[in-house]
Amino acid sequence: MPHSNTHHEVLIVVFQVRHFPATAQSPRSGPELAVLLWQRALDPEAGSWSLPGGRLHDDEDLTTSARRQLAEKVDVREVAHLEQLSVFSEPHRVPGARTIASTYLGLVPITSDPQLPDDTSWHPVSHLPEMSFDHGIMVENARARLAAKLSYTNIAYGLAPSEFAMSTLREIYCAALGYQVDATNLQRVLSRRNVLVPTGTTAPPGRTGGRPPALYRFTDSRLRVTDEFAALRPPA
Amino acid sequence: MPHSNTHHEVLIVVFQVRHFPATAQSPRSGPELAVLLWQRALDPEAGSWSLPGGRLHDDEDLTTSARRQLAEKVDVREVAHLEQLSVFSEPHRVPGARTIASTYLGLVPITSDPQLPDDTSWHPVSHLPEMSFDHGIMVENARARLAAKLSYTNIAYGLAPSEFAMSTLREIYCAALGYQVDATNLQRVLSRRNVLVPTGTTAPPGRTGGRPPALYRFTDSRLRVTDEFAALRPPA
DNA sequence: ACAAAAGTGTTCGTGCTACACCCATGG
DNA sequence: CCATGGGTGTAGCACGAACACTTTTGT
Repeated sequence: MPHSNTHHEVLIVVFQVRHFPATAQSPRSGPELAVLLWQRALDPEAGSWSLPGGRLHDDEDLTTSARRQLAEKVDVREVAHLEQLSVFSEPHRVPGARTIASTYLGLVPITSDPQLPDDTSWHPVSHLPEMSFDHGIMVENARARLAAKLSYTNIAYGLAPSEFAMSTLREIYCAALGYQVDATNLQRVLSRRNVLVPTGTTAPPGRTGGRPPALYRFTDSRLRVTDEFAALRPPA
Repeated sequence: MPHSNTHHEVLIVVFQVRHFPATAQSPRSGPELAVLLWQRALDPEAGSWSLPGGRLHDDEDLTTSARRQLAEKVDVREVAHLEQLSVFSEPHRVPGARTIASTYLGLVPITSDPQLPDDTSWHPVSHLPEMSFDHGIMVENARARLAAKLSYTNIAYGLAPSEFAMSTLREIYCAALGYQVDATNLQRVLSRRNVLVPTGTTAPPGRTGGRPPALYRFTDSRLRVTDEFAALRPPA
């Protein structure tokens, strides 16, 4: 009897780079990578924080389901990138009926600030609250995937505004990678790979003066691998 | 009514580098990457070739299920590496009850030659037969993943014998990548990354003479990322 | 001695980092 | 005219590709 009553859910790790008020632990060093979570009102694990998501419907595939579930939390148009991550299938990963979870990575540009339901909020990934079930591992997996892809794809388009100064993009990379990135080299690497193009326009300088920054735009707004071969390239 | 009668299956793309007899299309240029397939005797799509796999049981996770399903086709001990690929969830991807497929990548070392059931055989990925349902896409996805990981991980341990000469490893890389790889540079790249270590022993030379090759071994027999950052490395 | 296979050394190019220096704006 | 932030130029390095040359075996 291979099958009785197994459910399938989609869980989405939605990331955005956001500014958080300075605290004792995070002494004000720019914006941070944040994940969208909602707090469980009911048992099991009432009070703990969960990833957005829910049951897969009969007439939808996983990606469609992920978009539908997100629509209940944030305006779907704000999600600039969505991709499949791994599946969690341990038979007793959650109490009750067996539920297989397919996880997704979702990215929201730094410029949008969607309305959220009362039980939902953004949390810096560096200080996650108590997480439900295996959701903490899922966030960590997603963060690792994002960091890896930042170095060999154009995935940052999902976190960046449509037009931006290099200093803004630098902040996004620093927040997502967790270490300092040099804006000069960032510009050169991404330009060489044709990930970035200058718009030809500039933004007004800040209050305190300074040269007005040139604005850039991502060449594509779909995922593209920009450095396929770390080694063992095919012969020319 | 989100749920009625959805099934979940595991499908495994098992690769091995194998020698095939020379044909008109493949004029004898060394071993090729091959995939394990079985031929459907019954409708739907009788006669077409399918990936090994089947229903997920209630008390097993996906990886356990994949190993169990493979045990019916090949001796499980022969599978040196197994990792999750993506999920195929289109509601009508197969006729009948809805079935979600989780795909896996499996690797078998070049030295093993497992007994196969009558309906099952190895096929060069360069000349796939008519494939069932969406299984052709799954093979192509798996091939792309393997090729990518060969360049930044030690995944080749799954295709190589426990000890081997560099010329053998070169053949494996050539077959899996589909282009010529230089044995000299392969040795240097993998040594620098501490993927390979010399055993200190040599193998006897071939019939026609030649210097006896030094033997090597993979440092780890579990997947390890060996070149994490294509660019944007963290500062020293 | 010669062919065949393996291993070593050297050169070259390229892509990334780091850092110094130059430019444009507000006060 | 100076502080501030942005952009450019350049030197150095690390890695990998290509290829010539040397070593070790069998016939």
